[in-house]
Amino acid sequence: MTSTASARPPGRPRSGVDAVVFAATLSTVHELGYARATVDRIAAATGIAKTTIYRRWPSKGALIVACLLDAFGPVPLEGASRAELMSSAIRWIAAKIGEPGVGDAFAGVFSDAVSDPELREILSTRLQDPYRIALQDALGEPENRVLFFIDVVVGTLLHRMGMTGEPMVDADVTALVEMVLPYFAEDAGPA
Amino acid sequence: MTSTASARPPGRPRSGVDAVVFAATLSTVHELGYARATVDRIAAATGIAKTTIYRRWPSKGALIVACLLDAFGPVPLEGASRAELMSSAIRWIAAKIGEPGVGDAFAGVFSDAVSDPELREILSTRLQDPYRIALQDALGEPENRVLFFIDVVVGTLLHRMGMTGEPMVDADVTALVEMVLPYFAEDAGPA
DNA sequence: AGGTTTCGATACTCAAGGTAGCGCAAATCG
DNA sequence: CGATTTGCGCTACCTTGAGTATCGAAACCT
Repeated sequence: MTSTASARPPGRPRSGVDAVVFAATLSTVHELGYARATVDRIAAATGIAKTTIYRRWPSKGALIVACLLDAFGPVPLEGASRAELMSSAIRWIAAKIGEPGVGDAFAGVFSDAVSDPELREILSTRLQDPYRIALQDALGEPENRVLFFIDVVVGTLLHRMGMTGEPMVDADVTALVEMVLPYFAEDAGPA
Repeated sequence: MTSTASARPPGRPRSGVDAVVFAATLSTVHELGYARATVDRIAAATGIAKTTIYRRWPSKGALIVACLLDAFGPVPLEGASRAELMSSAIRWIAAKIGEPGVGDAFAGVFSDAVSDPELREILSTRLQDPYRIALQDALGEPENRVLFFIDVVVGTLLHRMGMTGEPMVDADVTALVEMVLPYFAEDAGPA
């Protein structure tokens, strides 16, 4: 049966190009930094035309967000205890942000979003919300507490990245875990 | 006596213009956001020529940093106890970042710095270092601990600002204080 | 083959950071 | 007063980078 969305629309099919673009985006950002990683350069690095990139993603910010989504994937919310769960989540995002290009791209798109409400919407909805919801479910915490948790963890990691140009070292990630966990422990919440 | 730096060099003296420019910068950033607060617009808002602004500050980023320095002023490191001291510092910076334009400008210049090593140097040296040193002296903590403290506090506040466009509300600032203080308490430091 | 859609390439618009040069204004020195 | 020195406003300009328009060629379906 021809469903409402026919199995294959007529015309030339889109070439599967996402993976190549994402890889080129991250490596270009890693080599040149966020601002110098222009869409022209990314396109040149893939051999794909710039216009094709703009056919898939409406703006550079949206491209970066898609790239980050692809790089992050789902949160691995594992851990027997609540503490292990939070600890592994913090270490996971810290490791991701430490991957080449990821931290730069994240900090860059984040800063662009400050003065771009549309991009902020994309960032909030596409990137933050899935993780926020997953955390709410896993931890049984209300939205505002999880948002605060994300502000602390991601904000800290990005601030270090932005100030030093280098991701946070392991000892400091451990410090972050040791600071955050007691505050979010079941028996030690806010007054 | 003619000291090495003569009391008044020859030629037309510079007109005192900093205060006007700083005020116009903050209000423009507040109204239009960081990216739309172009140097042209700031100049227009003051009635001062853009070239004059570039004679004082070498780049937009440097202008913003100078503006933030002026807006922040010295840290009021008061408080009888160590806890009061840290708490007041956190609430002070949170309030400053909440002032109109300040948070936007801070987050904006911060993000620009990610891909601009020169600006990062200015930001780190001119803005962060004075407060870092003052905190080291007041708290008697080593540099890396104070840097971590700054990452957590400023990073969290800026992340909230960047994600929502609004400064952190008082309840969350309180949460931040309650989370940070125990970790930095004298009798509960890291292993 | 014919229709439909996508790709690549070129060329373009627009905004913004930053610079150069000119004429004038305001101060000091003699 | 006049000469010099320095700063200001102005206009015009350069460069980069995001995003768009157009057009011919390519790939898929019937």
